Amino acid sequence: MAVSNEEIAELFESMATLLEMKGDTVFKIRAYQRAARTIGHLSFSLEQAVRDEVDLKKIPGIGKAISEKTQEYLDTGRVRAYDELVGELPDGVLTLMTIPGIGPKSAMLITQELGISTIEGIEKSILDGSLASLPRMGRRTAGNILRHIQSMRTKDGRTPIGMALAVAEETVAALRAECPGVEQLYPAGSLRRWEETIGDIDLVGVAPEELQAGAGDVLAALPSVKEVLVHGPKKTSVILEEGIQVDLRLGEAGSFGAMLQYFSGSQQHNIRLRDYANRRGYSLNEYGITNLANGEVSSFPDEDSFYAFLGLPYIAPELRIGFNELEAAQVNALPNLVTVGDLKGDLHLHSEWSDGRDPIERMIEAAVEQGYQYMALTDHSSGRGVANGLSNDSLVEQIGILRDLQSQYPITILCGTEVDIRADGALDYPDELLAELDVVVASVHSAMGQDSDTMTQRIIRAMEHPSVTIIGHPSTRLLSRRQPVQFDIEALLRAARETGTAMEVNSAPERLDLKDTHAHRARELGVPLAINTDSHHYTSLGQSRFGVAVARRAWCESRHILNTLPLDRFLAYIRTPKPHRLEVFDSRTDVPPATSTPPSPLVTP
DNA sequence: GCCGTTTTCGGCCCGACTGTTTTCAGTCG
Repeated sequence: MAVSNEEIAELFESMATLLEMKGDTVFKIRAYQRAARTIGHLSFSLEQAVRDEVDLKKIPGIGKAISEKTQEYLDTGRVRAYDELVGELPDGVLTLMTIPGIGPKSAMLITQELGISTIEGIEKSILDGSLASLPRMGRRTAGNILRHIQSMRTKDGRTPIGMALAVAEETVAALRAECPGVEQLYPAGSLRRWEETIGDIDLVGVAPEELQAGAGDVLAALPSVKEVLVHGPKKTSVILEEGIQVDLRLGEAGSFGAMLQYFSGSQQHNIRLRDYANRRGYSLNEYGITNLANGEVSSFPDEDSFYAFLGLPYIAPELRIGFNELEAAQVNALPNLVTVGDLKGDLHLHSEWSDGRDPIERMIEAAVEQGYQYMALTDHSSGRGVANGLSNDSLVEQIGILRDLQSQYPITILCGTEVDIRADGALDYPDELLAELDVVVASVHSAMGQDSDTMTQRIIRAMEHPSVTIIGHPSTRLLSRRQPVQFDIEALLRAARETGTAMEVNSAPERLDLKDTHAHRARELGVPLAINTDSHHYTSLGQSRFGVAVARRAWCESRHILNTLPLDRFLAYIRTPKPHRLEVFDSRTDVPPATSTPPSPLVTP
């Protein structure tokens, strides 16, 4: 059974928590946390890397001890040091720490003094008053813990970015309307970094000092607020009716750069940036940069000047994961990231002919409104598992209609399909019909429970088909609703490169599929990526921003994205047989290459 | 536990807020 990077990351994250409980040094704890988060962001399989005898100590933040523990876990499925830590600590401490407001100290205190190891046990101890009798605990603390337990039950885990962004935009609009003195109000945190799921919504804004507390009052009093968690002069935290936490932080205009930078994180990025600054004689906080030699504080109106003061180019929020972006920035090797404006077309659109909601004409108009040069209509095939797919005859009819419509629109209309990849890897339309089409998106919609080998071979067979342009939403996951299918991503991406098949970055915010780390690996292997919206409604074409964000998190430049090709080059690409069309993709001259290649700190397998 | 254009040993990010506190520990991000 394959061991995922996520599993190893969780192991080290738990290690860090256990060490925290034990009261070990904060630096050791931080080392495990950094290693865990780095492993979670790797674009390749750690297990595969070990099999290929890659030296894990080349990965930043992983040294001798963690490298050996990784090896031990892969060999034996256990880590002795971890088991020993678990043995030393009372049962249930890890469980108790999942409750917000309960950290390592409280968890240890509660398990040792009251013998409690479950969330139900804590609730009981709050109700009978025993929790409040502990040292440094009191009625208020107990009450807060009880509320946290209750809100944990109503809402579990993180919020998908699509929903979080909508809520953030509503909240920002409400605050702007009621606080005219507050300016530059923006989402920061994981939302600004475009992570696929959001823990809580961080908002930062600028206001004169005398208005800052008032803005917090307004947030606390919004009708959408269910509960106020924290309410101080500079910082207010609330829980909305949806169960999402919103943190508002206000500062003065002159220090906006430092504040935005600080609250955009990630925590690992900031730790590393502060370390970098310290080595050069500076200390960073949310108000500015302090010269440690003379105590002089510099403040910055924007992030550009903040990073520039440290001798660094601007680092896009999507890159701030605390991995190797700082090293790349120091040698001026950050990528020139793709933007929404670079997209020249959308290659995955549905109409009412299958399961879309709008007529073909409305979808074409929407693509024109996006400023695109081309678009592909890709309704579903007739196969089982997908509602209302087009029969062979209907598809032929649709092709005729699209060709007739062409003269009426200032955009090149490409005929396409989203054809089902059947359980055995065969496609849902006959070869002759597929050969008629300009763009074929091939997707899995059924038999999603296949084992990894079967699914991998199934998709590779589809890639080997000469008419397949793109593999659509490769993992089929739906964030917080459906797990991805099992497959060997490395094998798939290598086959994509060999066959000249593009992989989709599906922009639908509930999909984001490929995900960032897989897109990262695809880019490294030279696989063309197509950022599509998979729109089923004309209003959804603007969702390309979510897909572009995934590509940016994967360090993609415009040249790594298939549908940033201008029309003539894109047509040349699809009209060149596979896999030779890759020569068109590889030899792009429409966009300048990166100023230099981002250094890979890793020997990737 | 990790790391090095000050260092292979001695460092390691920084502040807001809360609650139980007469000066601060714990938690969070």
